[in-house]
Amino acid sequence: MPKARPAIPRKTRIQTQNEELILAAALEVFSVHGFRGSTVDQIARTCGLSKPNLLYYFRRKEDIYVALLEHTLSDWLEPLRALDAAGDPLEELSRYIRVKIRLSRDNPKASRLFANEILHGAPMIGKFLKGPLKDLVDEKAAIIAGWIGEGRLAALDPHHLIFAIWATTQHYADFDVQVNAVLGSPQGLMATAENTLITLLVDGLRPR
Amino acid sequence: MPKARPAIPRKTRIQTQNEELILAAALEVFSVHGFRGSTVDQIARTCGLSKPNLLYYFRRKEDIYVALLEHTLSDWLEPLRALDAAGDPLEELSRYIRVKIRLSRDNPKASRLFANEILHGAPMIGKFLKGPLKDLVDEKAAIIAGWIGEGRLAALDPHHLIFAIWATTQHYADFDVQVNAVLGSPQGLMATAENTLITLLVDGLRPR
DNA sequence: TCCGCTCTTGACCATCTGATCAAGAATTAA
DNA sequence: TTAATTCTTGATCAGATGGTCAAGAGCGGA
Repeated sequence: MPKARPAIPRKTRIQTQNEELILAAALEVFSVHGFRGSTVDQIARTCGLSKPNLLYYFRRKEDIYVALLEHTLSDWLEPLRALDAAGDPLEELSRYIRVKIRLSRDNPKASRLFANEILHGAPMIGKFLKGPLKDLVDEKAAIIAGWIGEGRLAALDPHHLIFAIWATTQHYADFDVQVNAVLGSPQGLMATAENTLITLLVDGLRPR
Repeated sequence: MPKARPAIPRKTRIQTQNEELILAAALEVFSVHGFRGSTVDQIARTCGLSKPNLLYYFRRKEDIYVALLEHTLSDWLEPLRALDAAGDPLEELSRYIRVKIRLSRDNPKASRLFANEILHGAPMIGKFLKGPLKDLVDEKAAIIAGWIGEGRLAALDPHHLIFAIWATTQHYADFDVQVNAVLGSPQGLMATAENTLITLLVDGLRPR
């Protein structure tokens, strides 16, 4: 009886290990220089592999980039997914803002990676934006609209409210350099930012 | 008497004309692909000049980029400069938000140009951010702090308030692709965005 | 018209960069 | 141990790209 070759070949220990190494290095490089501004050699050096060796795992530069985007996309949406129709509107949204701003603080590189991709017209994840992302946002916007209908939230366009939350929170990761330049020193930056945003947005959200 | 050669040579008609042509094309190209992602040839083709001819006016690619940034920077700050301590706080800030969002709508390319530059660490305009920009923001933050001290505005960190305004308004230019993907169709987009932001932010700003 | 200066361009160069390949080293399963 | 498979790399290539140069075309003042 011939040995059954698995249709989907199992990954070697070395394979998974090196792929992780490469993706970590790629995040480091792509988040700073963007797709076009990064070189395969740069990524290879960052993770200590030779260029041909790196290209053994990902045949094209673009493959690394796409894999990296897919690898981080779902984490990025998790907080919004958690928005619960059964919860208290202001508490749910406060929590969302808080989680979002902390995600930006703890993982600014992923934020900048997406910012770069979208700023350049989302050539790789355009379909994702129009599909899964739009679906999720529409779903959560409906929840918010429901809250507004019940008079538990100020009457605001739900989609634009979500944009406002995205914009304000990600600003601290994406435009980090500008924020630090203007503030002079980054001391206690994120705590103040968080409080200011919660106060500003949540007070703007109270029903009246 | 020898003819006095002007220390600063006057610009030829052709010179000014072509420089404008080049800067317009450069904005077109740089705002989409960023500095590294754009090629001199692309810019040259966009404005109908040959590559060497373009490089006759700007010797290096970087020179075009810097000239373009300087050319648009001051326009970009004008609305903030107009914030008037003598005016009514809520009206002044409403006006600022409105002007800012319209600027993003009417000149998204400039917005994306800056976004790109800052996202990549502001290698060219770092000094500008720490100098003139910081000075202006500090000055206007002081005005806002004054208003808060008089109890005419909610108690918010002025700097972070300004960041929130920047973030929300520029979002529509910088992440244009994502906004359109999520909304489906861009009809009446900006009007709704403007109303939502004014309502959200200004209500969050009311003193209590 | 004439002359000097500005403007324009085809040809060219050096470098960078994504990608390939063949051949050898390391690993794994039997 | 052995043989098959996976992994690694030096050498190399083709195309893209920023930038140069010399020579000619065009323009404007006298």
